[in-house]
Amino acid sequence: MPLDDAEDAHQPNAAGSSTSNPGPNRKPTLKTIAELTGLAVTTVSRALGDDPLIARETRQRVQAAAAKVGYLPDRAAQRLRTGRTNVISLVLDPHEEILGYGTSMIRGMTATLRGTPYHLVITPHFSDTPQIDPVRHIVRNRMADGILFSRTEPSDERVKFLLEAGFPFVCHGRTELATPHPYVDYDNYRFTYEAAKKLIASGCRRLFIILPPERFTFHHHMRHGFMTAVREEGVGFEIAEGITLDSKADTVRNHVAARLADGDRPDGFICGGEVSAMAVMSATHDLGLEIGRDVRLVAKQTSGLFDQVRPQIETIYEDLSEAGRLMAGLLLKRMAGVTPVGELQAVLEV
Amino acid sequence: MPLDDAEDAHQPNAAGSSTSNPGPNRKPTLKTIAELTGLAVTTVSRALGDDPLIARETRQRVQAAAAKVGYLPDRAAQRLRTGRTNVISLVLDPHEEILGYGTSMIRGMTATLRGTPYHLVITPHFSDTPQIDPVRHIVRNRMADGILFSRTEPSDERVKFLLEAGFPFVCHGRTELATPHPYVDYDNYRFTYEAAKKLIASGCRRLFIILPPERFTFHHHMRHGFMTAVREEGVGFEIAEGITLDSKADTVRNHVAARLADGDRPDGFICGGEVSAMAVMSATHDLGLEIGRDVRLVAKQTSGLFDQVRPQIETIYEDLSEAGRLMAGLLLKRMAGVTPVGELQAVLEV
DNA sequence: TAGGCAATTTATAACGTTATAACCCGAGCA
DNA sequence: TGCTCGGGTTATAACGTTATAAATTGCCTA
Repeated sequence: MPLDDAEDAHQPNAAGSSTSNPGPNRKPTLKTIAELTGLAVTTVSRALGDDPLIARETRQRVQAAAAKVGYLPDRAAQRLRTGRTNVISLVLDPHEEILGYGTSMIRGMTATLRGTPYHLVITPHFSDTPQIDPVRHIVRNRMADGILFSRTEPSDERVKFLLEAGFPFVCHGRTELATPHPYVDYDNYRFTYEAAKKLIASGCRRLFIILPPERFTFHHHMRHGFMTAVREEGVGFEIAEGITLDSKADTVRNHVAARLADGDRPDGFICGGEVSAMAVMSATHDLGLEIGRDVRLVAKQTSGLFDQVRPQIETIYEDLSEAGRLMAGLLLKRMAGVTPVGELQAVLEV
Repeated sequence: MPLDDAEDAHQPNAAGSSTSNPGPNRKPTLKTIAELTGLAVTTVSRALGDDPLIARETRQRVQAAAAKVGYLPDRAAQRLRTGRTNVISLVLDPHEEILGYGTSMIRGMTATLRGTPYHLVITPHFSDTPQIDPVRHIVRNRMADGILFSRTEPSDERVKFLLEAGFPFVCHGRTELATPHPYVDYDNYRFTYEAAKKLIASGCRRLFIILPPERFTFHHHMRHGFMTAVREEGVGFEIAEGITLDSKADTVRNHVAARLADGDRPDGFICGGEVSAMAVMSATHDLGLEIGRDVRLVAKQTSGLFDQVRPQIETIYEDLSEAGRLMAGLLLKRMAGVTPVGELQAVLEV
């Protein structure tokens, strides 16, 4: 596709011939180029598509003319005619917007989509409606050619629906469905496993982990990695109940503070999110305890935040921007017709 | 506009009459409803638009039929015919994506746009191309009906261009242009003024401020508020040179550390961003100094971050989500035809 | 020289919508 | 009776693109 980003072409002030066009210069269409080159609209269309049926010389002539008048195809017309929308919908959950989670991903996605004809459209999912509603809406009304979303669940309704509809999508996180599907995930099992090992290696004997809400698949991955490590090492452990990575920071702080004030308090914390990690730190601080001496903490890092937080804690990095790039990349592949699911899955290593 | 969000209408399995339609049920169009009601396509179109020229009884009948088959207008066709895109473009600078700046705004915008026919499309602006390119592209090719952007400059090219083109937009931040234009801004003058006063009131005698890059209007607002306060109080001050709110956190930390190690070190810091505030805190900590005793810090808060950061610092809140809501709201007004610029401007109080 | 074939180009129709102008029909009036 | 009037409805065309089928041309073969 030779023409998708317009160079800053000058609009020639009197491009058309002596036709009495009212406006000084209208938006150039195929017709404009057809008149300019003396060809038929159809020919111009094909020439711009580099159709080998059109003589090479003609193609070049047409493409030159198009560039000269700064022609860009009308997306609405293309969409109406072909049924393709050139839109990719990112269905965003409000929770994902905290502290740049969604943002890093968006940056990655837009980077990949650059230079393609695709636009990224944010489709918010409001918490007072079922999770699947926006997805249904997009598919039913052909609002997009592909869908991206995250916070995947083991038996995700969206995945089931999209698979059945044969609609291209890539989600962040896996399911436990029998049918394989495209996804990008992070090795959250490994994350908690390594985090626990680190804490134990530095002397912790009672680990405390804050997990994502149970309905998400990565809750189970994280739990599993954690449990494997603590069982291997035979140390005490505790899984936070009543709070999750989605809980409000104040709630987490209060909960953690209560545990820290207790007799058999944990001495090692694992947080899969920056917000809750900050809450653990503030709770610790407020009780006069010290991170690194009284308790240790390993957090998942998804931004540069913890480089500046003091005292410094141990972190394990998840590159969400890379995840976004990958998700968009796989979706492009899928939309281009690649169907072997094996080529459409990726797990980012810890 | 009665129909924009489809309720989850069942697709009646054999809605059409005995016409031999190949697929079991196709996407319903005006034609579908026309056949169903025995009216002409034109009539259906008008009836759905609640055109008073159509008999009230007919309108109701048509709307009922539309709801029954789950009709939603084809956006591409509407767009092609009317020239309206039903799209609002948010032109995002990569810098704005740090720590949720853009994200909070997006949340506000999508909240306002909910229930309207408008979609929010993220148009990234890549730093290797002129700032105005995506804006030109959107206007020239009618990619959207309105534009939102931020990081406004005193003599902003985008504003000038959009004003001249008569294209609806709302920006975050003001210009110093003679022609008034729609904007939403935060009272950054007041922010730095109050921040400085607070620091001085708590005993600071040498203030240090980190400003946004000089090319942005709010650099000047912040500088002015700061200068006014320090002059009124006659205290020492220092304006960071070589670093800005956009500098990388490590750079800021090193710079601040160097100043703190100096003999006449500042004892009060003002940061208009969360990243730089964190950097000031880490620099302070690393030198064995203590926030609240040796130095004080007032930061702008745009998320819940500082509620968890210890030691606690003073912050002044800017509600970016509210800014996003307002920007979208004003843009809707503007696109609906409101032109008195006075009604399209807002400054959020500190 | 007619027929056929390949290489190009073109005409036509269609996607789903809406603006414009035309149509129909009964009521009211001269 | 013929006329206008106006409420209600409809036919037609157009937005810009592309898929399909058709047409044109030159050239080669029978």
